[in-house]
Amino acid sequence: MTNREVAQVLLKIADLLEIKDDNPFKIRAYRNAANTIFRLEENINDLHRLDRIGNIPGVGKAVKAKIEEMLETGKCQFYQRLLDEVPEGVLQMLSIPGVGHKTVRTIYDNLGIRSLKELEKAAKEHQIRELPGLGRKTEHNIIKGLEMLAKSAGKATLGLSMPIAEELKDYLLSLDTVSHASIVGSLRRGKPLVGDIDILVASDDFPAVYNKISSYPGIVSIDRAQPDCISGKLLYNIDFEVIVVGLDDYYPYLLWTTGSKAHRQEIFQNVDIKSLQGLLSEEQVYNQLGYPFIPAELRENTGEIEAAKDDKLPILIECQDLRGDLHIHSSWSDGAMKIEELKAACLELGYEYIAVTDHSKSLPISGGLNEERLSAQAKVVDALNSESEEITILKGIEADILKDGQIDFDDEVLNQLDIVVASIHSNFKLDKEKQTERIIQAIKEKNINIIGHLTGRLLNRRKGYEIDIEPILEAAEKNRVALEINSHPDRLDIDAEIARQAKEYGVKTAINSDAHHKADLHLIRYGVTNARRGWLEPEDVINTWEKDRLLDYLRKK
DNA sequence: GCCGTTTTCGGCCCGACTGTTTTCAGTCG
Repeated sequence: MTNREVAQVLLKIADLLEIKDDNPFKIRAYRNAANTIFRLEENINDLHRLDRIGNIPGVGKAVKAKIEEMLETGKCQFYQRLLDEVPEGVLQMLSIPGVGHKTVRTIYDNLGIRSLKELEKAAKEHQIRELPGLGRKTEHNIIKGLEMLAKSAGKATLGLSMPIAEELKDYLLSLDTVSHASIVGSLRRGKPLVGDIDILVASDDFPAVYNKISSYPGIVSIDRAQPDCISGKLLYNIDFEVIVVGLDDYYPYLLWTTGSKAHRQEIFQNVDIKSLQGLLSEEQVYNQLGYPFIPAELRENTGEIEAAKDDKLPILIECQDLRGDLHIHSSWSDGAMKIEELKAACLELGYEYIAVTDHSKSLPISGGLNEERLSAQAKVVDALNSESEEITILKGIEADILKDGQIDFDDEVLNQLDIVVASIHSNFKLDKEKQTERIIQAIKEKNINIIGHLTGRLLNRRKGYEIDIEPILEAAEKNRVALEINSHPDRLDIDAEIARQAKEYGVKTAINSDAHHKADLHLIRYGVTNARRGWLEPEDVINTWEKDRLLDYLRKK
């Protein structure tokens, strides 16, 4: 089992214990262990071989025994026993927004419902509103939540599917008879949610490719095998398709399979793909078709073909353009690492500056900073900055935007900081007008530099709050406030569409990791992908700028 | 269930909002 799989089982154990109303601290212990393992740099199987599972922070005797059992047998009896008591379908009910373990318990105990399908039926038959403590609103909320889940059913985030796809691609490339391999489809275009993993390989030896895939440890099943295509399921129930072509066909098919369908139809109009055989790069294929190379992230037929014809394609931002990360949490709030550890990790990434932006006092659960702790933290940052000049740590905060658009710190406090990210963490359900007004109010605040995760969406879990984007962009432009592209794969907020709109309005963006652990810093690659899908160039993104220019921008108002 | 110790038990992340109630339980960040 992989680190991720072990972590997943521990998380499910925590959920099951919660539904059983077990000791909350025990539940948290399982979640803590899961999070640590999820972010572990070492392979957990290697640790097991060295008998070092017990050294993992948060893993004591009980969890250690369960992990070892999983690694040795692939199973966990404790988990299986819990599943006998609370079926998987009941566990899935927890993913409905607003439905927690108590509600799940009430539904399961009173109606004996064991699956989402049965739940939908019961809700539509108005059985939910009759249950103790539940009512019409909860019933409505369940129906809406189930609709949302159905929509994203079977779709995996970029952050989950990309590493799995990269591993499979590299595995295939290790075969002598495979000369080229590439991730294709919506994953290569960088869509935040993908239905499957598609990989194109060049090989004349289909049986060898088939054998190689069937012995891949990450394969759950192979459902179909034709002379040019093998498909089935990978870990986490993700569908995969490996498309096999001869070397001569590789580059035309790279274009064809990367899509999107609309882009492909436009590009390949009246062209027989066989006439493109033998070309040696994707660029050559595009050129042959009369276009310059079009980056994969743009291939959605949303203007890129016209832009290509007019030679007006953007020079898209790349990871190496980033000079820093402007939204990072440390152990001063809910981050896992000390500022000096984060500094060291960011130095390794080659950053010139970073901003420590811990939560503020309105978020007490995260250990949010009050005025005193903020000023104590500033002293620590000053000391670290005076130690070396290789990297500059900016003093910042992720302040809360209160219900009325006010910020939860006074101007004199915010004035002391180099950078202020302002985010919403409460009152998600304000109506569109009030929510929009609230954000605009925050944008107008003197010391605000960046609005964090503007829409609050959580992919596969929660829609963003209701906002009217145009007046927000107008206000941001007028007040020199940047919008964050939050790189966490569950967020990717703002999305590519808004990013592109922001650019049209002259609004700058900041691509941030929102890291809570040094292992999260690399998630910024997904933010860059998202920015590329939004047609952004380095100039549009303030953390590609040189330090002095950035500081000047942040000082402003 | 984990951790740490003035070592084997006591502490561990809290407060606001929502929907159900009619004073509070449940959910969320």
